[in-house]
Amino acid sequence: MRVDVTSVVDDRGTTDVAGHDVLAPDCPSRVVFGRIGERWTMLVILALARAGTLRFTELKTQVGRVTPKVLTETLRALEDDGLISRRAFQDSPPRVEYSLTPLGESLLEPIDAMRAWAERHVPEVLAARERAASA
Amino acid sequence: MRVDVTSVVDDRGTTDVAGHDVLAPDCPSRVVFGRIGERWTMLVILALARAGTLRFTELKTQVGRVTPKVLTETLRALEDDGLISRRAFQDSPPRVEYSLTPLGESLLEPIDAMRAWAERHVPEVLAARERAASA
DNA sequence: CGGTATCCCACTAGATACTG
DNA sequence: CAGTATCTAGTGGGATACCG
Repeated sequence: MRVDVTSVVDDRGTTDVAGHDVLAPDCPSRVVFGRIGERWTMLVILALARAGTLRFTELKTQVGRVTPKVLTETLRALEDDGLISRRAFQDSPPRVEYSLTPLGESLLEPIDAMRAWAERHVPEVLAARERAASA
Repeated sequence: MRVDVTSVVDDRGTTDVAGHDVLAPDCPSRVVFGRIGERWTMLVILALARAGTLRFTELKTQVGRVTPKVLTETLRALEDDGLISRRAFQDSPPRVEYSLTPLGESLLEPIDAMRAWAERHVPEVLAARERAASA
C-alpha cells in the first residue's frame, strides 16, 4: 500500500492532538486498515490467536482454501509488520512454527470489536441488502 | 464479495454460541471486513461522522482524490448495506445530502477501536517494517 | 513439510469526457 | 451539482507444478 504525501493537513484543523487524521491521505491508520483489508490477514491472526502456535500446513487448513503462494505472502507481510513470528527448526522433514508476537496479540482487541459488531449487526446489513436488491 | 458455503462448521467445535466462526468461509464477519477493506469506505464513514451531513461534492473533497465514479459506487454500496442514507431534494441545481444511519453510527465504535490501535502502535509497525526492509 | 516458480484472470479503481 | 459512461491499467489473488 503506497499513498502520496501531499496535503497531509488541511486548513480546518481536523488533525487530532497526536497529529493524526484518518482523512489525510497518509494517515498511519491506513497502514492498519490496509492490512485488515487483505483477504487472509484476519483469518491468520485469528487462527493463531485460537491455536497459539501453528505450522504452515496447519495454518493452511485452518484458514480455508488459501493457496500456498498467497499464504506465504500473507505470512511474510505480517512478519515484516512485527505481528507474527516465524521459527524455523533445522529438522528433516522441515518444521516451521508461527505464532503471534505481543504486538500481534494487542491487535486482537480491535479485531474482536469488529467481529462483535459484525455478529450483532450483520443480520441488519443483510436485510438492508436484500431490500436494496429487490428494489 | 461472494464466498462459498461449504464446511461452515468443522469437527473441533470452533463455532461460538451464536453459530459464528470467523474461520468459516462464509462467516458473516467477512461481510464487514470486506467492506472495511474497500478503499474509500472508512473515509466516507469517518467524514460523515465528523460532519454529520455532507453533499456529494463536499464528500469528494473531504475524502481525498476519489473520482466521482468510485465515490458513487462506494456510496451506493454503503447505502445498500443500510449504513448511510441519501436524501435527494428536487432543487435546481440538484441537491443531495448524505448522512450516517443509526446502524452506520454504531460502526463508529469498532472503527475507533481500530484507529486507536493504529495511532498507538503504528510506530512499532513501521519500525518493524524498516528492520525487515534493511535485512 | 514448507515452501518457490510461473502463468493467468478478475476485479478494483483511476482517467477522462459528458449530461439532466 | 451530482452524477453517468467508457475505457484502461494495476494488482491482489488463484491454479498448477515443482523443489530442497
